[in-house]
Amino acid sequence: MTTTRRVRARRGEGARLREEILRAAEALLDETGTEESLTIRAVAERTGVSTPSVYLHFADKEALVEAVCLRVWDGLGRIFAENSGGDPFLALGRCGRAYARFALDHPVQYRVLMMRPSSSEGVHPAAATCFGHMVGVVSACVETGALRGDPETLALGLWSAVHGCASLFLAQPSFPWPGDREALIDHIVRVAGFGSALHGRLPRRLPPSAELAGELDDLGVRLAARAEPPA
Amino acid sequence: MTTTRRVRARRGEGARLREEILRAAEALLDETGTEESLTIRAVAERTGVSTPSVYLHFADKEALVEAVCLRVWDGLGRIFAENSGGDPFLALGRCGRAYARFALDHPVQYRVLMMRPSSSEGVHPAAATCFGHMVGVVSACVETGALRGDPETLALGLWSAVHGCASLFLAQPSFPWPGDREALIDHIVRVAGFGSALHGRLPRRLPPSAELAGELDDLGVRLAARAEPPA
DNA sequence: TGTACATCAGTGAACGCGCGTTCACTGATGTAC
DNA sequence: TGTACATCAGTGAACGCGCGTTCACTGATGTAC
Repeated sequence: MTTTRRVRARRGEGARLREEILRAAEALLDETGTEESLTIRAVAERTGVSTPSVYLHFADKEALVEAVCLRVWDGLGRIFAENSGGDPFLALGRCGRAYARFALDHPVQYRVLMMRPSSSEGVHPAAATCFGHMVGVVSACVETGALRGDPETLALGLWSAVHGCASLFLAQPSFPWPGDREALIDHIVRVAGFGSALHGRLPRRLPPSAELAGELDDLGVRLAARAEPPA
Repeated sequence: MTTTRRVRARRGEGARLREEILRAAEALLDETGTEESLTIRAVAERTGVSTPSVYLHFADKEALVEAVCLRVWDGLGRIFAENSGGDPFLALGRCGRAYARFALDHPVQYRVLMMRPSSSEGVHPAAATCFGHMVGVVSACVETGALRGDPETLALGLWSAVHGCASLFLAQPSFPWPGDREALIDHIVRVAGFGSALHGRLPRRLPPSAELAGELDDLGVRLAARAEPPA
């Protein structure tokens, strides 16, 4: 614990403490691995400041938690910004993998963000922005013809898959997961991507599953023959 | 609040109280809609019994919560048992939809089960049984050729999709969800199912997305021509 | 058939804890004159 | 250049709360003799 004694901020620089408090909150979550450790008292101590000082910058505990969440939404938004570009369908896959990795790299933050009981007062603008990014990436796929259908619905499906994967990992750490996490993430992203691509093209009524299976087999063979050579 | 005064159990029937406590716990969750209301005190009051009486049947709070979870796992297991049978690929879809519906019908229980910080001590046997059911349904699909690949991996992918969908609904109730929940669930189940079917047949390296899109279009047309007439 | 007693189901009151939050305060820093 | 003063950043101590848990107890019920 390297709680170097804080020097009091100079006049007009009081807002600096706000930043320090937020960083302390994130550090606490990372180190303890549980959101229960996110208490006003612990955050204050970790910042090297008295408990009431937290109230100089956050109206109450909820406001502090919200501020922490905001950072995580921003982080997720960055994921999409960084992985867009190039072939949209490939970009979609990159975004999905990066999203899952982000969640697993920041398990407690992601948990606070996505698995907390509803704050009940509308969607956070940062969350809306983040979902907007998802819809954007999906829309690009629809435009090139890789996907078919309503971008919002498609985006929700993809989000479900990738969020489901991440949150299962986080919620059931003692489950006997296959050794290669990345491979499982990759599997799920591919399934969701291919499923979305296929779904928009299928009629509602399907042929018997045996015939469906046969057609899919043929498709696989044709695609393998045409596959791009390794880069 | 119809707290009819309890009659004391007769000698040897003390275990009856255990059942009553568990039912009270579930009722509490259902009514308040938040897991924070699951306190020893509240459960005791709801049962019409003094607080220490709870300790006659549960070693501590964790044991009570575990017992509640056990019930939910059992409920999920029943979902799979009830929806198996018939064409495996169709059964898979039914199971997926029923799973999501179960989660949305028992939001707090599902949250306690799946979104609580790790209890850290291995997988609950009931959870393992439940996952075994999933793998069973998937295996049947692999045997008929509807799906290809490792049943456990495929099951994890499907579980991710359907759990992701349910937990997004629960975690983000204020998100502007599309009006028709059932339709979204259906979309996600179909995407996950078709994606799984397709994924096992595709080569790792793919043709450019434009060619892929073209092939998928052709497939859709062929399948539409062969589609089963409405039942 | 009566009675002493062990057992069992359940209670009332209290313990200590950590939490969010508030209050009256301190002391350094900049500013007006 | 000196000084009184307003402002700002931050503090120490305490409040009340609900929680999980424990303790010594009560009183009905069945059983041994």
